[in-house]
Amino acid sequence: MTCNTGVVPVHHGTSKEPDVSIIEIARRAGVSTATVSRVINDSVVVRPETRERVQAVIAEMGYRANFLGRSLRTAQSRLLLTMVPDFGNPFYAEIVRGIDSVARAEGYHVLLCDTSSGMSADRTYFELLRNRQADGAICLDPDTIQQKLRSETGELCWVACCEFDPDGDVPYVGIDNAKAAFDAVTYLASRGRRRIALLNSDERFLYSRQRRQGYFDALRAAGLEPLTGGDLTDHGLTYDGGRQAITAMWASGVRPDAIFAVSDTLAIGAMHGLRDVGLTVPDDVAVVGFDNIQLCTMVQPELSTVAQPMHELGVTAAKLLMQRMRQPEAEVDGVILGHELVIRGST
Amino acid sequence: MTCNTGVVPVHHGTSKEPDVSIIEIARRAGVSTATVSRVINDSVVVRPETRERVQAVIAEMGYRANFLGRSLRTAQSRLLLTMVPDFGNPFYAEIVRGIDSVARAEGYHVLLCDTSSGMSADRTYFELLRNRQADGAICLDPDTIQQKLRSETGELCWVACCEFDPDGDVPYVGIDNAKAAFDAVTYLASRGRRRIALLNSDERFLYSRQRRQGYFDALRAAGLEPLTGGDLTDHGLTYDGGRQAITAMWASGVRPDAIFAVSDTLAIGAMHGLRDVGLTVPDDVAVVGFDNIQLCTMVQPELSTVAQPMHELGVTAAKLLMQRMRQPEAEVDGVILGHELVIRGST
DNA sequence: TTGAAAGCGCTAACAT
DNA sequence: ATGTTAGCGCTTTCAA
Repeated sequence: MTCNTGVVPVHHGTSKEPDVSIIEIARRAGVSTATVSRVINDSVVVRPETRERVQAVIAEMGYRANFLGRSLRTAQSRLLLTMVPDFGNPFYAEIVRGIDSVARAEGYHVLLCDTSSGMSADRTYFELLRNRQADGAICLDPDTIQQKLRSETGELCWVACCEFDPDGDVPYVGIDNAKAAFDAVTYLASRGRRRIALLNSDERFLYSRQRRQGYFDALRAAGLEPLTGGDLTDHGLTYDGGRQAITAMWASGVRPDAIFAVSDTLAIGAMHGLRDVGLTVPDDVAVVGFDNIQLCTMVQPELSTVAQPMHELGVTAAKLLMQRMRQPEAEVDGVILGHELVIRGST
Repeated sequence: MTCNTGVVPVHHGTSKEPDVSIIEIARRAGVSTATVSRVINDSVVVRPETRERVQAVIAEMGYRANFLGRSLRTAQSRLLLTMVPDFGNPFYAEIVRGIDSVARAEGYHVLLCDTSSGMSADRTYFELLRNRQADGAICLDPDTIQQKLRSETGELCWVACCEFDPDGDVPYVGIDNAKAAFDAVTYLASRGRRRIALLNSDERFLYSRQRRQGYFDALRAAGLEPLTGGDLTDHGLTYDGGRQAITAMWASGVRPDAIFAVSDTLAIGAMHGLRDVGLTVPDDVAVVGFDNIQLCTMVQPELSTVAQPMHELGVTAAKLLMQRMRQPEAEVDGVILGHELVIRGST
C-alpha cells in the first residue's frame, strides 16, 4: 500500500532587501561606524541621545550585525562543535541538550556532527576547528578518534565527554565506567545469578573496555567464572545488534542466566532476542542495561540499568569547554560524575 | 547505590602555534597572496612549479585557510541550519542523517538546533541566518514557527521538511499526511475495528491537523462514528505522553478497540499504557503508529505503522535547499514522497 | 563622548 | 601566469 511520489509546483516570492551594513546605519544616524559598534555591543558609555538615535535607525532598518565581520575581527565564531558517535541514540541526544543549554546561555551555537554517518567525518569536522570556524569542541567519539585529535590539533580547544582517558591531558567529564559496571554485575551476583554474560559494544571506545574491566573484576570478586563465549561484542549500539547477539549466543550453546549490556539500546534488543528464543525475563535470564534512557520504562519488563546523569554530563562538558576557552593555559580538572544503579523488573 | 562525584586534576600541555595567515605563506613561498589563494582553491591555472612550491610551504607550516576571512569575502559560510523540534526522537535523527549526507557531499556543514529545548530558540537561531552565519536552513518546526519565519526573513533561504503548508510559498518535502492517516485508519476499519481512537500530538503542527483530518475522513468513509473522547492530544511525542493518554482515556470510560497514534513513540507508550490497564494488543486493542522507527520491531508485539522515508526526506530537503540557494529566484517544486503502511503484530 | 583609520584573512578584479 | 589592490563588515586603538 504505497502512495505515489508526486511533485507540486510552489511559487516563491522575491523580496530583495539589500543587506544593510554598519556603514549605512552610521550614515543615517549621522555618527561614525565606531559609535554604532559601541551601541550594538553596549560596551563603552555612549551618550544616551546618540544611543537612542542609533538604535532608532537600527530598528527602522532592521539591521543585524554581520557575524562574519565580527568573527573575523574578534577571531571567534561563537560556534561550538560537538562530535557524537550517533545521535540516533537517545543517550547522546540528551547529552547534546545539556550542552546546548549551556552554550546558548553563553551566547554560543552548537555545530553538531554525527561521526557515525560516514568515514572520516571526524577529519572533515575537525577542519572546522583549525579553520577557526568553531571556537572549541566537545568530543564524545571513541578514543581512537580522540587520539588523532590529540596529535593533530596542537592548541585547539576541546574537551572529552563520556569517552575519555583519565591519564591523558585533555579535560574530560564522565563517570567511573569500571566502577559502574562493577556495581551492576555485583548486584546480579548478589541476586544469585551465576552465569553472567557481557554484551559489549565497539571496543574502540575506552568506556567499553573500562566496563569490561569492571565486569571481570566483579566476577572475580564474587568468585564467579567468566562465562565462556559469554563476552559478546556488537559493532555498534543498535537494538538489532543486541538482538542478534543473543541469537548468536544461543546458537553457540552459551546459556547465561543474566546479561549485562553496556547500553540500554543493546539491552532492549537483547530482551527481544531472549523472547525470540522463548525465554522469560527475568525468570530465565536477568538483564541490566546502561544509561537509563526513557525507553527503559517502556519495555516489558521495565529495564534495570546503570543511570548516567546525561543532562549533567552535557552541561558539565560545555562548562569545561567554556572554562578552557577562557583560560587556555589554565590547568583543568577532569570531572567524574556519579552513576546510580536503578533496579526495575528485568532483574 | 551512588558513586561519589569527584574531581581529578589533569595537566594540560601548552603548544602555542601562532595562526599562520595566507600572507606568511605567500612570503615564504615568494609569491603573492593571490597566488596562494589560487592554489588552495585550485581555481585558475597555476604553473606547476609555483603550485608545488606553495603547497610545500603550506604543508610545512600546517596552514589552513581561515574560513572566517573567506566567508566574509565570499559572503557565504557553507553552514546549513537545521531546526528540529526534538532530536531525541529517532524519527528526526534519521532525517538529520539524510540532510547531513547531502550537505557534506556539497561541502557544507550542518548546524543543528533543537528548538524543543527552550523558548524562542527559534529566534536565536534564525539570527544565524540573518547574520549570514548560515547560508540556508531546513525547518522541521511547527507551522506556528514557520509562519514567523515567513514573515521575518525576507529573502533568506529556507525550506520546510515534513511539516509544511502545501499552499505556502516555501519549498517543501514531506508526505501526504492526510492520505497516510486515512490509509492507516481505513486498514483498521477493514479489520473489523469499530471504535478507533486517535492519539494525536501537538496541534501546532500542521501534520498533526492533517492526520486528524485523514482520521476523520477514514471513519466517515467506513461508516464509523468518531469515538467520543477518543481524540486525545498529547503535548509532545514522548513515550510517557502516549502512556498517560491511555490511562486518562480509560479513566474517563472511553473504550476503543483500536488506536491510531501519529507517532511511533506515542504508540509505543500507548502499548505500555494498555498493558497497565490489563489489556492485550492486538486482541483487545489494535495499535498503529507512524514513522517506522527501528524500535517498532523491538516491542512486543511489533508495532504496525505508517512508514515514512526518513532518510530520503532529509536527503530531499537538503537537495531542495541547495537548489534554492543556487537559484534563489527560481520556482521550486514542493515534493511529496511516498508512505507505506507496514503491518506487524500490533494489529 | 566620539571620530578617523587601521586591519582581521581572504578573494577577485584588473593589470601586467 | 602572477602580482597589485581594493575591499567584505566589523572592532578597536589612538586622537581629538
